Amino acid sequence: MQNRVLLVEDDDELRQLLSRYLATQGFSVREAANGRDGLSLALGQDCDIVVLDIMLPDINGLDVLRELRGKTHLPVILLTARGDETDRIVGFEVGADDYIPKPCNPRELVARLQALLRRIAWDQQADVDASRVYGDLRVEPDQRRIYQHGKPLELTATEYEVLQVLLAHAGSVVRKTDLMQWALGRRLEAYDRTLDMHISNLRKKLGNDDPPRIETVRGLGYSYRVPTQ
Amino acid sequence: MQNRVLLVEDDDELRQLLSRYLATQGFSVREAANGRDGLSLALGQDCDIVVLDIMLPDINGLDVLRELRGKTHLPVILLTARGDETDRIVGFEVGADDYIPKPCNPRELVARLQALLRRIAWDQQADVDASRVYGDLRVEPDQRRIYQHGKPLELTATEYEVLQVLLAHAGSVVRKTDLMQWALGRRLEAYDRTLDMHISNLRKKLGNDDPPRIETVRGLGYSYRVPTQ
DNA sequence: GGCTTGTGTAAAGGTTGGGTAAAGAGAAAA
DNA sequence: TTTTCTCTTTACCCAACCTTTACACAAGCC
Repeated sequence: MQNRVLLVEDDDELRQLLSRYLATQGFSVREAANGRDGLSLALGQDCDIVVLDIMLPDINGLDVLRELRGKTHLPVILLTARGDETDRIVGFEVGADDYIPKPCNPRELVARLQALLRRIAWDQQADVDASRVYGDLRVEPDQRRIYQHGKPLELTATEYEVLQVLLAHAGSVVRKTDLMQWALGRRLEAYDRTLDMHISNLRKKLGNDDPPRIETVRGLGYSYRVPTQ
Repeated sequence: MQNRVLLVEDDDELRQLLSRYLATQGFSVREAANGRDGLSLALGQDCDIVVLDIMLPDINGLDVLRELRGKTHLPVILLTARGDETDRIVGFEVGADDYIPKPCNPRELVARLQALLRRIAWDQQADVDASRVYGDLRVEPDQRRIYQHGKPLELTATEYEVLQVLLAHAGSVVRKTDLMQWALGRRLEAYDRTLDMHISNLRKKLGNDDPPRIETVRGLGYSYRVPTQ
């Protein structure tokens, strides 16, 4: 399936150059030489992505984009003469997805077009099952839950974070300083027993097996024992 | 409550600089100073987006990305010292969403982060058009009504939006920031209790079941309970 | 054995996040 | 204009839960 690009650019030479190159890269290209045409083509619903020059003879590219964003979330890549920074920031604020300074390398344009189209395809793909399984535990990040034998564990936010970090490193030791940083988001200070408490509570909720699932490595940290398989 | 950025960068000074700036811009930041930590944090920790330096002491950033792409479509922005063109193209081919050459302007980084997150939000909202059924609830987007047992609920415009977003993500946790953005169309500011009020009113109108249909996930957001299966 | 250091955990303390009533503010309708 | 409807803000309260404290034990070292 060919992706349809709308190219809005007033410089005939550049437009044709890009158009031809895009065609060789498997895109089907529509062209507009000014803002008005560009806008109506973009709203005409038969393109997948827009490459939009900012400097246009009639309507400013940013205004075209503003108009467009009132009606659609069509992906838009802005093109502009080597830009001053604030220009860029404004472009993004108005709703651009990407921004390439001219003179642009056609290969880079294509790479960015494809990256953006790929992102959209990924996003619209039905929820890729992101769940991860460790023995009898299953982590469901979307639900922010961890299931044991199919039943949800009643974990607090912090407990979830801690267990989830341990599981992500299942089988290897996670140092206390790292666990603190990654799960609690702060540094481990002397005499801080917070982490120990969370571990203790987690062990309780996981059922106090012997040997314990969460193994203590004295002087270092903790390690989730991978269930024998 | 904010968007969570994972910053993988070995240069301590730069990392801290960016980290601090991102924090001021309303992101919650996780850091990693090498590829291995970055990878396990990206896979384990749930973060929303990754900023990944290519030059890292242990694993090359591109290899980190490759590894990541084998498992997830987590959005990734590459950072790199050289603006070498082929480098860029390779970065995109491996699956990067964006690419910023160092030294990068923090404001541009933020603009690109936000553009990418916004794109994802748009895409995921995209399939919210057809009429849908969730247990005894039926959403009719064209009428902007939601029916319970065939009878229309008397919802205000905002309540409709909120419930509709929750239903579109039924079963998963919708963070308050996202719910605010998607349903109310603005950012969640500190001490803003508007959303809580709408939730409270919705619960009343849906009938205060036990367990509640709209579940609170403390510190995060809300989740519409999927009809038991 | 003593001594030191690290860990387990119960219980108390304190902070924060969320529920919701009620008042306020805006906008639309009458 | 007044009325009405809806959204937002304020205020108070409670429950969740993170952190601290305190004490006990276990491991390693001499």
